[in-house]
Amino acid sequence: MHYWSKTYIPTLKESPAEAEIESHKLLLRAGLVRKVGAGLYAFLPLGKRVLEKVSQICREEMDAAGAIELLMPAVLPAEQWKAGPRWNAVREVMYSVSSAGADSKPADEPQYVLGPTHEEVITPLIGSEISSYRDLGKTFYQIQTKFRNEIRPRYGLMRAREFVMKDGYSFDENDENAEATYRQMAQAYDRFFARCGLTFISVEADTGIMGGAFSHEYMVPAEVGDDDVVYCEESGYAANIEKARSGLVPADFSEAAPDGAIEEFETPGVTTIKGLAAEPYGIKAEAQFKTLLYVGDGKLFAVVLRGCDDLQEAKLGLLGYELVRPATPEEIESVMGAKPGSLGVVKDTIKAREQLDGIYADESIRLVGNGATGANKDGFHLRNVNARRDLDIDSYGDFRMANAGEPCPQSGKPLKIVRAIEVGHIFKLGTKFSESDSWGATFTDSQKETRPAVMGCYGIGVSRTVQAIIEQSRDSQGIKWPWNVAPYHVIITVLDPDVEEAMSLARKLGTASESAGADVMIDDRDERPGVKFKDADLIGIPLRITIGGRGLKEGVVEVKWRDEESARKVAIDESESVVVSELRERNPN
RNA sequence: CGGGGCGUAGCUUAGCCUGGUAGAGCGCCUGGUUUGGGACCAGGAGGUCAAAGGUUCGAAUCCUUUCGCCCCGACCA
Repeated sequence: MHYWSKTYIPTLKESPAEAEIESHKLLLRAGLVRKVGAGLYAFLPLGKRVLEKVSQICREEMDAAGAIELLMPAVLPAEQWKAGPRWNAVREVMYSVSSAGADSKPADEPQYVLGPTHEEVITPLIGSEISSYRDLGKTFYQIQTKFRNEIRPRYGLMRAREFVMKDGYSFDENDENAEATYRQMAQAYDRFFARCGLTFISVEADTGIMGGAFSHEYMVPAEVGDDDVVYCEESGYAANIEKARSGLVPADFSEAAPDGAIEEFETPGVTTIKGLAAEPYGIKAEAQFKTLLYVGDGKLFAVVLRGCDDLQEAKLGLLGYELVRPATPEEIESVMGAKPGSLGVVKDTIKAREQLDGIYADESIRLVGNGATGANKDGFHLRNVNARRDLDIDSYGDFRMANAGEPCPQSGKPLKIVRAIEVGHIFKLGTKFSESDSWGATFTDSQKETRPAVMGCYGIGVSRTVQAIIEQSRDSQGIKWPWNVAPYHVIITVLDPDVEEAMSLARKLGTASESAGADVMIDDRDERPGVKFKDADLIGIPLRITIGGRGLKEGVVEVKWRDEESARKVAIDESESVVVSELRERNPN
């Protein structure tokens, strides 16, 4: 049982100007956190309690799924990361420590880095411990502060530079076991987010710099999210827009036959899809081939799409390049022979075809049939270009951005798109990390052969989850904490804390509530009733019990759940049993 | 890193355009009256106007630079 006067909950009437979105405002107003710097937050007592509740649920679900908790350092030798498979990609987001102590000299290269995630640490750590297939089938996890130099911290805890993460890593003997572990973790994630009181969906996701075979993200639908999720209610298909497919090209689609010979025509000053769609040309975007040039690991390559489609850059990850960026106009001109705006991949029109590492096309260009594209000559385009006959395509794939309304790849029904916050991500990694010669995780199997462990990794943004809960569970008065993550379950608002009769009743009801598994706060501050009511609503405690002089005279206390409109009067002699039974009813545990 | 915006008391901000020595509300302190949805009255403390440089008789205000923060884009749990 805690007393408001003895803890520290600095609530604010007005929102600090720095907060833009509701959950961020409420974090500050309810006295949960305070900003120390951009993307750096202090958890005040109330916020710390919520963070601990969420962490504890996470811990329970991980343990229940058979994962084993450990704790690794956050300060890590840079050498270990340099030896890993993604140093170049990952160092961008890592804080580094180049020296320590007054006498040390700054080094050119960092000596230490602050851990943004721990594949590079746990793989050699566990790798040196395990040697037999009998040791395998192990999943480890930790709940720890992570550091990422986010280019743009945002929205409080939503994207912070220092944040609390649960990161888990599994090591299995083979693919089959690894996938079983993956499914088990997915179930644990489902239970975790459900226990946090969140409405969420798990979606197919891009693996990003993590690499690996496949992955799923856990998404909380919210306007303020950073991701778009494509989904179909009919089939249950759901994917991050970075990964989402659409059933635009039917399986039995047959391409149009050539419609005549290619014709070159003059298009002075026309360098956009829109320009070619306008008069006097009038070629619809759907009937144009769009050619985009990128550089992957120093090598130029082309991607061809329909004029009406947008490239989904994340999908270029499938091509296997480590670092991808758009090509510069100079690079483009030197290889294609024309500036952007007049590009195409019609055979024999590319100035230096041999310098293109590849020409990739989205499947959907088959829908175009005969279309128009750039002639690789500034100011000229080509028409009657037949995709199959004329384009110099190395391979087809899925590169376009899916749009709402397009057919679901599974059910054919229109796809929907919703904004969401990513709160968790699980990866089937495969052997990307474990197979490393220098520090991998290998074992001897029952056939006496040495093989790399098949890994998976599993992240939950614990502090981000706290804010996602607020974003999803609030009203105009403040936060409405779901039971399991509420910093306190019951707040006993004593209007006259000087009256001993009131305080002793509060203590009695508090003790009774605790017996029903509730965490109890007694608001014993010397404040006016309005202040206490507003604060109770703001900090979002599920149940408020009001003890006031008026009620004491009548022989009643008031019981009000945060999600109910009004309070109910309960006779004092019945109050204990009523409160206990209502708490037992609400308490899901 | 590119684009936009903002830094005035613990918080929200007025003043800046058109230079003349900083004002309010909330919060805080004292006293009084109050006491069931962010009370009222009286008094009080609190600001090197982000920092540095410049223009000027005079700069919160104009100019330059730096720093910090917020928002939009690329990245992530």
